[in-house]
Amino acid sequence: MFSKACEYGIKAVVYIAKKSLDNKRVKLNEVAKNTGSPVAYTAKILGLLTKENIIHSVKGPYGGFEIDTNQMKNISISQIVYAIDGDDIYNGCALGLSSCNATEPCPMHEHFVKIRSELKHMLQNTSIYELANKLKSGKSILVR
Amino acid sequence: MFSKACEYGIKAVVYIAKKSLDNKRVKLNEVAKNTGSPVAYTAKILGLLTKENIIHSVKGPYGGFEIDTNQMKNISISQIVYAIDGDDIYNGCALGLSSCNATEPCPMHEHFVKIRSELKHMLQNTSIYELANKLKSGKSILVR
DNA sequence: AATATTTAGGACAATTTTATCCGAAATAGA
DNA sequence: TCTATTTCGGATAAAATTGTCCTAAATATT
Repeated sequence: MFSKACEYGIKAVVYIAKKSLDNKRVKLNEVAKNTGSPVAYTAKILGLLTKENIIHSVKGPYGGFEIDTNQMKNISISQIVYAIDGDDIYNGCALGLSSCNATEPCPMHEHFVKIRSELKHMLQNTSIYELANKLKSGKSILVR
Repeated sequence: MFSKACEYGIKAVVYIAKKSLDNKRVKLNEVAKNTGSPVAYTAKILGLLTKENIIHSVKGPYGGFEIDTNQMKNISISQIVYAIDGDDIYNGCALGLSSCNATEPCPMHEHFVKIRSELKHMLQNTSIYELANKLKSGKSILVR
């Protein structure tokens, strides 16, 4: 469904968000360890997410990554997916047709748009804040 | 969502099904051309689908691929996806956790199972027969 | 200013997926 | 039986994704 990069990205953001709720800035190594992701690859992804202003980074000693707690409720999973995987999941044809729409649909179009709009809706309405709190309260895990 | 191989596979099966409804057996080259897929790669996929008994093949002159018209209503898209992409789309965790379930869920689990069960349901309840007819009647296309 | 820490970013490597090529096996027709 | 046709299957190649490594840049502390 999502690329590995995107899975790592979502987990990293949720972990950083959880720590930010406790006013803790986290370092790359800690993120990688607590999300079960390869360190250097995670660095790449965090770099991208920083550039996209989804997370904030601070260099040097006592530096690391953090997310503004006020902004957190307004950041959706959809934004992370879009930043990393692009909009294929929202607009791409199930069968890979370069253009597929209601007037010239692939055979699955009708069935597919329904599922996809629900997926889109879900991703847009799920905030980082919600997921971070699930993690904080022990209701969910990031690594296994 | 699906791999390229899977997209090619679904399109190929739908095309073969449509021709089978007209009692026409189709050759590899015709399948590839009419689905906009690379010939040799399509051959690989058709080989797999033949082994899985989703389609039937005949070697030699006047040979090609076909699908039993009686069986066609009982073949779902889900079977093709499973044969080519495996069951990741049905059972894999959205964030890639090796085991993720209601008792030890990833933060997205709850939201994700809902979407996924609808996807699963859709794939299981969409038959090759239905899609082949959409194509035959000109209501849909396979290449663009 | 010097040092230690930490992110940033580019080059490179490994793996997986996608795609091609070619000869073998099967089979219909002459 | 010979030939042409067509799928089958293994080897190989190309491209994309995933992953590593190393140096530069920034910055807090001393």
